[in-house]
Amino acid sequence: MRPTVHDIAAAAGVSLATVDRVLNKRAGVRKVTRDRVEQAIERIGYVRDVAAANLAKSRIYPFVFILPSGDNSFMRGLEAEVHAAMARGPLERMVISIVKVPAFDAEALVAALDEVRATAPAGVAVVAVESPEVIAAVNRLRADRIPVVTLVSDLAGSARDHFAGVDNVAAGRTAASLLGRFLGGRPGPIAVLAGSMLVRDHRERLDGFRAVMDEDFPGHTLLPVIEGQDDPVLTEKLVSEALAASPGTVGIYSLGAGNRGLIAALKQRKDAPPVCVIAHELTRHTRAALNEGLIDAVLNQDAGHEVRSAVRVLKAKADGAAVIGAQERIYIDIFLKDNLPFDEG
Amino acid sequence: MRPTVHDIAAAAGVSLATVDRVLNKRAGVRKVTRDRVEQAIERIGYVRDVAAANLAKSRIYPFVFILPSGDNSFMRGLEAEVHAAMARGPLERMVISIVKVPAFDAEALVAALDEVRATAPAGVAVVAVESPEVIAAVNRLRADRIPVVTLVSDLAGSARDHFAGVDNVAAGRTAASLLGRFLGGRPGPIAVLAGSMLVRDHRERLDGFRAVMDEDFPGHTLLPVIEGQDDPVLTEKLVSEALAASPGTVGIYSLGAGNRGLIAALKQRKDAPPVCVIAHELTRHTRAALNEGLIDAVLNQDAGHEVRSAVRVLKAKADGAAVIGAQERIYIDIFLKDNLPFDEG
DNA sequence: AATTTTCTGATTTACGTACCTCAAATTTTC
DNA sequence: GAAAATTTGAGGTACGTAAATCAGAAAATT
Repeated sequence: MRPTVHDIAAAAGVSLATVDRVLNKRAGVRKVTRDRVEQAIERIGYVRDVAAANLAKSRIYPFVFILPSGDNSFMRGLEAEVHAAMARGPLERMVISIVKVPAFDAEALVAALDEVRATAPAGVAVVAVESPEVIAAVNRLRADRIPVVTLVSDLAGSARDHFAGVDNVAAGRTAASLLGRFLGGRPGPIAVLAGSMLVRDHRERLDGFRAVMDEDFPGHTLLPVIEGQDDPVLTEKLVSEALAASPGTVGIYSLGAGNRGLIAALKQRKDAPPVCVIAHELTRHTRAALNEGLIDAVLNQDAGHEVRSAVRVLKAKADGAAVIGAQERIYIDIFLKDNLPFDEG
Repeated sequence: MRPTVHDIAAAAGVSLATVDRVLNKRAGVRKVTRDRVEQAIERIGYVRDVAAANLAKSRIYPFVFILPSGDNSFMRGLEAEVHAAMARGPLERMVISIVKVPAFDAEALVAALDEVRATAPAGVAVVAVESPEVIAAVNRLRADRIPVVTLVSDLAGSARDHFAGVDNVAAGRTAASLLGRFLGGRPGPIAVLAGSMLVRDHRERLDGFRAVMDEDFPGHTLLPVIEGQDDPVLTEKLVSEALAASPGTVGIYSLGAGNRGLIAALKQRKDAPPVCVIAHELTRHTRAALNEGLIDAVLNQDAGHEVRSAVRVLKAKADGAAVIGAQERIYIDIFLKDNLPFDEG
């Protein structure tokens, strides 16, 4: 049988009350006694029964997810995953709530963070927008000992506890590598389509992409980055114009959302010479385009994994427990039409 | 506050004992009363507090992992992950043990399964070898209501509860798609290297690979499959011979283990024309080969994910709880030298 | 040495569920 | 309608930990 607090008391020759004081870092224990108890804990290999502890505390964990609003497919999927986590929450004594803020709006995000802070949650997950004010707001949360996890887009220079998202530089590098090899030496310029350079994930993808293109495939020139603001209509227009302006374009890297616009633009030029396309995020639209051959590969971050990881990490941090590093690393999924997972609605 | 058993009792107008009888499916409750209680449960939205229930039961979960012995890197990594899970086990009242059986040996596996069955564990995870006897042995476990999860290699036709592994047909298809596109029309035969056709995962990968090659890249002929038995020495010899016999070979698909032998063979022919190589399983050796450019892409199944998934599913099945489908789907990771994760020893 | 302060022990209650016993009420059977 | 069988109620103990109280012991201060 696993050792219990009683066993610690017996092993250390102290009372249960003292063990409790040590375990829960309560005051009123001399250093020598505390050491004796800690040695006993070590010696008999005690590990606190978290379930029993939480039961006794009748503790609940209020977690808040701060997500961008807007109608981008990926973010909608992310929100659905948070809702799924909400539904499972009670099983683990967690209560998850969602706060929405306009996309790419640092000021609104800061306001939301401060508002959330006032409710003293057990943890916060946030899709970050990069700005010094946001960093400061996150640091205020941390100063209140509230665990913070950045989700999808990281916040460098902040005191966030963890980033639940993919390595976006690697994603960009991978996109370049795939695109370069799929082109197999066919010369011509390459277009890059982004949402906004205000979010770190997009910038990092571009950096990674540029690095590998320059290094391994110097024959291709990169056209100026198209910023579509993750807006399908704007994107379609800009892409069509760009392709018309550079008719020899052989490849496109779409590193943000707004793929609906890209796909629409591609469909309009059916008879033109083929263009190799690498896009991000597997949605209904990119999946269809992949199957039709309009898109050659999709790099995806699994929103479900990210949300579940964020929840696990928040819980662990709130409990002061350890996180399993390897479990919380989110890999970039590469989908070709040959390894698409079955759709589940 | 969450409703408790007391609330059910009050809502249904029965005693706590009756609620308990209904909840734990004990005999001695009239149908009408049972219905009343179940309706009350539904109405007030009661969910059993699993932590408290397990505490009360002081239940522990003895799980057994049956793994192949031998010195194949992937299986060693898998075993290490099981050990990691063992170490974390006590936190969730799980006791995990490992049973090793010779690789590719159906008879030994059946013996092991029956021996394990005699110990009445709360769940069994097994790397399956396909044979009717193994299926029967697994079904005996299931007949004893012991949850069974197949790990890495599935067992079609058996009553196993779940398969914790990747879609190997998709893996083979993906390999073909990548290889075909990386070759970019360069003609020539393609060699396939397998471990043994006795395990389902290898056969499925080959099937998927063949299908896409035939369909999308009919220009390439497939050389006869080399069966290296996951043995580095044998593999090196066979691969060298095959390459010497077909000097025009442009691609190699290594769908099993034994990559050390393959890499050794590739190194020996440094000056020969380049061969595009797709291999399976990211190990120290394949990682190095990827970085050196000897291998072009590695398809990987994350052993850590598989083990953790198997554990979660076994626990859920033992508890009679639901599993989160999307969480338990194991994706194939595609690694190029550009998206290699940091090594952690 | 007396007093104050700090530390420690003993004991109790609570968390939500499981499981047991025994008696009482109800239903079924003849 | 009585006896038998079944169903229900009431109450308790247990699981391992948290948190509290209060008394007593030890240490520090005067």
